[in-house]
Amino acid sequence: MPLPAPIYHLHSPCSSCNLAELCLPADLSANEMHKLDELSTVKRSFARSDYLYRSGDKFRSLFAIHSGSFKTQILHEDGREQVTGFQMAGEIIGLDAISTDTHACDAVALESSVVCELPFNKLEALSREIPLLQRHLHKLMSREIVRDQGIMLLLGSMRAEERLAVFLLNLSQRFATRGLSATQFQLRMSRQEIGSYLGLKLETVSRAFSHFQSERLINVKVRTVEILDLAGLQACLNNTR
Amino acid sequence: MPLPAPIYHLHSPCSSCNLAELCLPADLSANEMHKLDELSTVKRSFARSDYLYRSGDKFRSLFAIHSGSFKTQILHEDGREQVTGFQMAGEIIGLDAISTDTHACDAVALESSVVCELPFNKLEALSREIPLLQRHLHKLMSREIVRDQGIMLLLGSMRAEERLAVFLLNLSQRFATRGLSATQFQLRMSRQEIGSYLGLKLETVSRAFSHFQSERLINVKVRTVEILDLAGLQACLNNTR
DNA sequence: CACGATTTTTGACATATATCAAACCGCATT
DNA sequence: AATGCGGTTTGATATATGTCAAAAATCGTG
Repeated sequence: MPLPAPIYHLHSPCSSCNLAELCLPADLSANEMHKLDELSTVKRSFARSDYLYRSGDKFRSLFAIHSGSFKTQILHEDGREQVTGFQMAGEIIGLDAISTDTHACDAVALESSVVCELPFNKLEALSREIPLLQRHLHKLMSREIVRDQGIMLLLGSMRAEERLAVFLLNLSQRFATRGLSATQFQLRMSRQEIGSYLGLKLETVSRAFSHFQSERLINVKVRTVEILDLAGLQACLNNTR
Repeated sequence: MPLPAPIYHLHSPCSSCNLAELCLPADLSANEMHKLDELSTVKRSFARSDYLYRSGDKFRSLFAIHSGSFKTQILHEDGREQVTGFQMAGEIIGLDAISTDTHACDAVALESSVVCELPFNKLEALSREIPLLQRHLHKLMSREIVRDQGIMLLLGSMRAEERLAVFLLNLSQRFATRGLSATQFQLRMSRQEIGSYLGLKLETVSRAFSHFQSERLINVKVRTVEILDLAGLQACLNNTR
């Protein structure tokens, strides 16, 4: 099994990062921002299908995704696998590992990606000094809890097409937040990975895509998606079972 | 709709609480413990089906369950509902509200219950002073993330009986942690609530209970459960679909 | 203790999604 | 340009769980 082949880059401070508004609290003073620069140490590059960390790895750092994207997945001993999330630039990954000082899932690059390593003990020390940072960290973790509970709702009570609609709308919204098109994008994950995330088999995902296309809600050609009718997709969700 | 009818009790310090080992970090110094007593203010009592908080309520405090139990649930606008968890004594509830300063779900008492209110701004201030408390709070939130991701695995890839087995084993383990029987207990929630939590209809839950009983894995009479074969229940999980 | 209301169990049947299989397509490599 | 391979689409069929309904058990209340 090939090891991830990280490429180490020079130190690059948060204060000059164009993603700071996604990663960091607003309203930091210049002084606080300066302190924060102690934190960001190195960037690491990953190729598609490299592991950022594996379940069982010792926890030392959170990671901020600087570019590219990842999936996180749990592997159950009996071979079952569940993709628990897809993460993109500006998102923080690794929060699940704090609870036991051990990573609880795998994080795998979906494409060439760069991450910033955030040593967690430094982050805790800084957040004792900078209340805004403390609050930000708490919000980050809480947001992850809310997100996961939203997926529980999806998995527990939505039908296949509703799940896919939620998935596409969520992607759309996140691309828009990053200044990208909300209606045209490339999927970085396979049908199988989408299916695992949504609790469906890949064939069901594929059929749902085809059906949305036949309804003129989207154009989809393998991994290229164009949303033709955002409101129409949203309307899928209101048709209770 | 009847409002919750809280009964206010006298201040009672964490330092003298018999649940402290569940709620609080180990290894606090006497001095730190003393500081912590600033935190716990009042206890409130709730009757069955009272709301501890509702989705949309302003967030001010986390709550430590002192006795009794609660369910948390999300209500989707279209009427769909998802139970996101069942909480019992010693567990902390309300972490999802930090992200937006607004409660993201309802918390409803499943029986007569008492909770300790933990004002969050005080908790943050204290955790800046007491690193062990800071770390504890982080672990608490991270544990919630891991728990939720476990439920995603359950909802995304397990069959009905596997889900119920996981549910029963989890309850069993939590009762045992509290010094109660791991094999005999009362369910505090209805079949409908279990079903919502597990992504199943109540009839399916009922059938799974009946099947486990016919297999001599459990005895179940409505809400009274006796686990006859813990290992057998665990074995349910290894039968991959 | 009896009553009605609610919850649970059980059965018969319906259906959404899984499973199995084959064809198709796009991409990378030669 | 041809080849091979993994990913995707589509079809036919199977099955787990949902739906609807009725009976049974339980609970709360007068």
